[in-house]
Amino acid sequence: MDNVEIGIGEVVRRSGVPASTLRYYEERGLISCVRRRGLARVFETTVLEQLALIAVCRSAGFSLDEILLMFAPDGRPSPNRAMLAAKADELDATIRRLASMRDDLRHAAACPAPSHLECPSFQRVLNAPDLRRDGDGGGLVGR
Amino acid sequence: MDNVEIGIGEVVRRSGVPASTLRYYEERGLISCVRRRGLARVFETTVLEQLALIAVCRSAGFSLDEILLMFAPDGRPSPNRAMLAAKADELDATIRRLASMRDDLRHAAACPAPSHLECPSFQRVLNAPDLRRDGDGGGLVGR
DNA sequence: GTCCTGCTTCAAGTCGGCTTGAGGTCAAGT
DNA sequence: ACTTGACCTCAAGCCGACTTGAAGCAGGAC
Repeated sequence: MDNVEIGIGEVVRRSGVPASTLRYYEERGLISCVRRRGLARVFETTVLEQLALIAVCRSAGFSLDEILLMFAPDGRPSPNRAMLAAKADELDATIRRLASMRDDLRHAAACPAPSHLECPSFQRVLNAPDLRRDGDGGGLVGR
Repeated sequence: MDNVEIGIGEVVRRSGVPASTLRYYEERGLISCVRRRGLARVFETTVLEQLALIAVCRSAGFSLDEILLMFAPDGRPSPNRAMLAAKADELDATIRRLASMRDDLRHAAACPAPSHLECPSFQRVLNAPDLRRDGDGGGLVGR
């Protein structure tokens, strides 16, 4: 296998993830190095895929803790298929909310009403109970 | 008009937004009270719609600053139709990313591969350049 | 032998969006 | 007169995800 060992500098170069972040991820248990050469971390190239996975999940709004739960330590077997499915459902709900938001924004951009608040379509949105109540339940996404 | 004046307690009761948040929003220029009765803020009921608008936008991932820019102070006329359209496009891109993420999650939940990292479909995601590069450009959403 | 480079640790700082707490004001009720 | 309750201000704290900075080690080039 071409599963070479690489130093942190190489990981940074090939993943674009800063060393400080790599150390932080390691501390959080998201990645780990095979061993140390002196003090210096030595990684396997598989860490690059793990990092890509983390990046994808982050960009979909999952927290580091959630990622940790979804994909067992170092992206492995995972007893979490149910959880993945649940997360997919969550995403689905989010997507629907965002889609309606997008439509409303487009409408607002085109609508000639003097104030967005007076536009009938916005009134509709604002009165939609599923957005007014939760405060967070929607479980959105974060940077 | 039934545009009654109400106290902060009433706003809290009817919007569900805590007083501390209302004061914070006022400080940030997102809402404002018509006047003071002594020290106490007096709001118009329209603030309730403004708050609903803010809630919707927040739940779609916009920051308070963005909301401020999109809907001029107190949700008014706004010279920002172009910006609203731009935001809609942003949302559209986000939605597409989330949708593909959702599909991948569903696949991962069903896929029998021992490690998600070994699953061919995940390999595909991880190698998709548009997710690996940006680090943030996607401009996702936040709680 | 000492300088540079690349790595290390650990503590503290940053940012957004609030919340919390101490201490103060003010009108109404008893 | 005094307490209660609703409101106020201002400063500080919190969380997640990092970044930054100071201070140190390890190995090679000169």
